[in-house]
Amino acid sequence: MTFQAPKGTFDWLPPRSEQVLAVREALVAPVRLAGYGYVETPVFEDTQLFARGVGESTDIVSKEMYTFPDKAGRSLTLRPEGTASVVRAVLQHNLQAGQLPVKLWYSGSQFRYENVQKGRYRHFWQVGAEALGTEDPALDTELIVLAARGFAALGLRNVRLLLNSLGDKTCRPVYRAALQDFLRGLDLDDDTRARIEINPLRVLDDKRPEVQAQLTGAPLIVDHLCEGCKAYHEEVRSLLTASGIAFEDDPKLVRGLDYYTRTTFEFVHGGLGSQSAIGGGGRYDGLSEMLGGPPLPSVGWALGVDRTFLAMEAEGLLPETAPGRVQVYGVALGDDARRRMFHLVAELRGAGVSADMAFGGKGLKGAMKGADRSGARFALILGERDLAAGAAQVKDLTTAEQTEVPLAQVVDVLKGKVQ
RNA sequence: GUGGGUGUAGCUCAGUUGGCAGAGCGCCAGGUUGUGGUCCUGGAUGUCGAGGGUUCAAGUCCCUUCACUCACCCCA
Repeated sequence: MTFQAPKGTFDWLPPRSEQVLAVREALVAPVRLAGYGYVETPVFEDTQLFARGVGESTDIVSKEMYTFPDKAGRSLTLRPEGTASVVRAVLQHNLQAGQLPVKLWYSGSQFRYENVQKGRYRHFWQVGAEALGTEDPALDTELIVLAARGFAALGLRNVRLLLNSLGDKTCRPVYRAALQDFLRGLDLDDDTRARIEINPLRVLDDKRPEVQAQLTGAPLIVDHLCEGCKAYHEEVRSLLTASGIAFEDDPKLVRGLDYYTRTTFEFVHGGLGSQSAIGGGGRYDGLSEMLGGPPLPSVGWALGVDRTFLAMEAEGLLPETAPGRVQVYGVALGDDARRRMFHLVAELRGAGVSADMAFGGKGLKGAMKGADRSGARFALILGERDLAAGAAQVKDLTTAEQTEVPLAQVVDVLKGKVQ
């Protein structure tokens, strides 16, 4: 072994790779049903997009970005999240000039230079959905319902939904000041004291018991919401309830990105080691302006594909046995038969029947082993004797029953059998 | 950045007070010169993570180092 995947990255191999593909598709399906359109943005962007969009004070920007200069000296960064890119694309192409909201979904790799542990890798995958340009609690709720539907479709039962409101530009600063006053009076380490000045809400998220113990009397945002935010939040809550989506109010739910306002939520699961979130999102009414655009109140989420996969593994939802790779497997004996088989297999594929064959000049026994391991229901056997007779043997590998079929009918017969 | 754990066959792992490098699964071949999955027989696969030291002798003891992994911090 001379090379291995870089630290914090890993390969998806069959059959898990097929399963994770299915996970991704299941998470995305509800969004597509709701009229969200697919957007694909570059894997790297101008570093400043993330610095301004995600926020200079966040850990993501201050120490977790994969930043590099290109040959012309531009500073580029591998995307650490998807929302900033989507907003950039919307603004660049003036999509907000059309009908609102602009509904988009995406799926792809994200990168953060973090210390590695279970459920946290330097290369990870998210699917995301964003609804831009409209302020409507029904839109926040729609997105939450769609995410919940995706998790439910995968069979996940132990997903919890945490919900909070972070207020807006009217009430958030007032609360922030009140919280800072409270936190400054606590006995905290230097790093945490520094965080009070930069991003005080994050302190609420501290997991250490000695910190949490001191936070019991902390002022909570729910008690400081302005009338507008309070009404908005209540509407989201009642729509969620009416939709039959269970959630827990979590007044200390804060997320790692600066741009969130009002509705914030997180889907958590216990099967990820010390990580917990399998998805999350919220409203980001000020992000467009932070990026130099017009006011564009928006809401969105991102769901962790690899984390969802871990959650499914923890719940025992991944099948033990791999599904068959193909339906028919060709076994040929002799050079002439091999050439004929090569074309028969191509014809089968052309007819919509998945097919593979033994390559590499294996003997009959080895080729039949290949047929067995492929998971194929039928082996298509062609030897010199069969070729001379203008026929092939079709063997049902589940019953060992074998019948002779004229070569001209092989494709039709197999097509009929696999349906 | 900090701490714990683990590195032996493709995979999962044994390996005793230092004394011939092992098992199961997988892989290959044969039993069956045209038939898989079960069964039987045989076979191949190793820088014991790397480097150094102690010793007649090191997978085993000592030092250094690297990787992986889990956790802290932090985060989806």
